[in-house]
Amino acid sequence: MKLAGRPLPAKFYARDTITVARELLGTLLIHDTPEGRTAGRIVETEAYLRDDPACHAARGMTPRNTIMFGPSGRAYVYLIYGMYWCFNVVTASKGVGEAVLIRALEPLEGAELMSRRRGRAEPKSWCSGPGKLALALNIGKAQNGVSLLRGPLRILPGGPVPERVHVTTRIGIQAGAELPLRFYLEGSLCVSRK
DNA sequence: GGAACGATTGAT
DNA sequence: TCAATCGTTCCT
Repeated sequence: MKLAGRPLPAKFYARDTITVARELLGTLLIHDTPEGRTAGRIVETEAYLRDDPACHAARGMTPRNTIMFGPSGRAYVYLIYGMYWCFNVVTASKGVGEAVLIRALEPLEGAELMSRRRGRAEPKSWCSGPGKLALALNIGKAQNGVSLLRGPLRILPGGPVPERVHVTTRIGIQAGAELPLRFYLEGSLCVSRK
């Protein structure tokens, strides 16, 4: 897998959030840090929409969710349960508070780093959940608001996507639980739940 | 100022 | 099934 080339352009993100969530499947998430490079193929996403009660932005702008209302193509990173970071991609037009949660990756590069950061866990579980992949790629508070169009944290186009896309309800939410807004590559061993 | 809660995870 | 753990949000 070649991890070079141009990141996905701004136009990719400035679209309907459900479309972006689907089309992010198969793309490549890369994080270069002083420790080295870690990268993986996105295999699971969830869409969060402005009129969706589970979306942080559904009840208007707050200090935490301000990034979601800004330009698309940036990272929205927040702390959940006081312990884990969740990495999202901001989508749609400026002023529209929507994003895609990246829920799972298939590890592609940086096995040694991921192994060290994830402790005792098998490779297919390094990035099989939002909190896990944030740990494996060392994504946290410092990445909130950064551009994904250039810089150390970026997303490159993937190859063709042969797998079927599976659509289900989202994981771990109460309100809006019935909405079919979770997408994953059927057959992937690295999704958070099948 | 205080309290309830959460887009999770790993151990029991 | 359950605890860990703390920033955010909302209420007083």
